[in-house]
Amino acid sequence: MPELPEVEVTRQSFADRIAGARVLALRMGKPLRWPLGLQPEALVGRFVWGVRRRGKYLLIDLDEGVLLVHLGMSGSLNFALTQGQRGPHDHMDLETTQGVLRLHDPRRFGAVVWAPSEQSPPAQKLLGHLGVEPLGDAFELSAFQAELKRKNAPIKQVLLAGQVVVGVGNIYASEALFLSGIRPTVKAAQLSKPRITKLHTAIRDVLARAVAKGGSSLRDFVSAEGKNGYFQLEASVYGRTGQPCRNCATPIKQIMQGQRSTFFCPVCQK
DNA sequence: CCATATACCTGGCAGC
DNA sequence: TGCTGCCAGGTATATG
Repeated sequence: MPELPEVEVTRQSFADRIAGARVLALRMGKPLRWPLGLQPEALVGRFVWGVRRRGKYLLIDLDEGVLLVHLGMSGSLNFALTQGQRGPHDHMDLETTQGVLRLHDPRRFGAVVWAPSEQSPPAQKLLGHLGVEPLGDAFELSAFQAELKRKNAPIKQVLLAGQVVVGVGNIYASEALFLSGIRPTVKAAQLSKPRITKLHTAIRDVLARAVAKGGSSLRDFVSAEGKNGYFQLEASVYGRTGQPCRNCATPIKQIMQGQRSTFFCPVCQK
């Protein structure tokens, strides 16, 4: 489900409401991708300072350590004053003085990991290799160009890997490449400076627009306050196999790259 | 170091 | 209706 826009929309939907709360209990369900890293009871009494985002990870800052939350493919968070009955796919309840943060994740590719700090080894193992934030000032054109020059893989796969720039997942990689007129199969190192300039702009634009639309609700994504996203309605290529390109009416093509589907317009993208 | 394949897990859907 | 196979928003890890 979640790429940068969905994770950011989720963050915005509960960060202010949980900030300043004290942890009353932490209950974990079935095993997630990685173990929590300490006994859940050890977090009782901790204060929640706030919630940040790094790539597709949420960082819940405590007065002692940080909780890294990843939504995997099918995860979503809900934050409410009271929680009803726990369902079979609810695998974390963080009960606080200001509400209950619940992780719903049918496939359990998500994770909740406690680390002593963002710089500690358990956190760095997950965050240390991540590329630059696309919506921040650090996403510089010249550095982006230099990084791409070193990659021989297809540009779509370079974007997905998250080592150059973070947050661009399978939906927004296809969308950004359509917006910049680049064929997803082109090797990153072969892209000219003008094309990289277009791509750089497209990545920022598509992610920012998606955040503004509340993300993409393809199957079941909702923010932590239960709101749907609407960006999928204006997708140019993702999930539109065989449908007419919104620009030239040519049927959209779907191919596989690295075991993931890629969508593109064979006329608009060269 | 780089590029690619694999594994993790469940649900929904197309096709028979 | 029920079965089977395939597909799905991610990413650490293994392999070449």
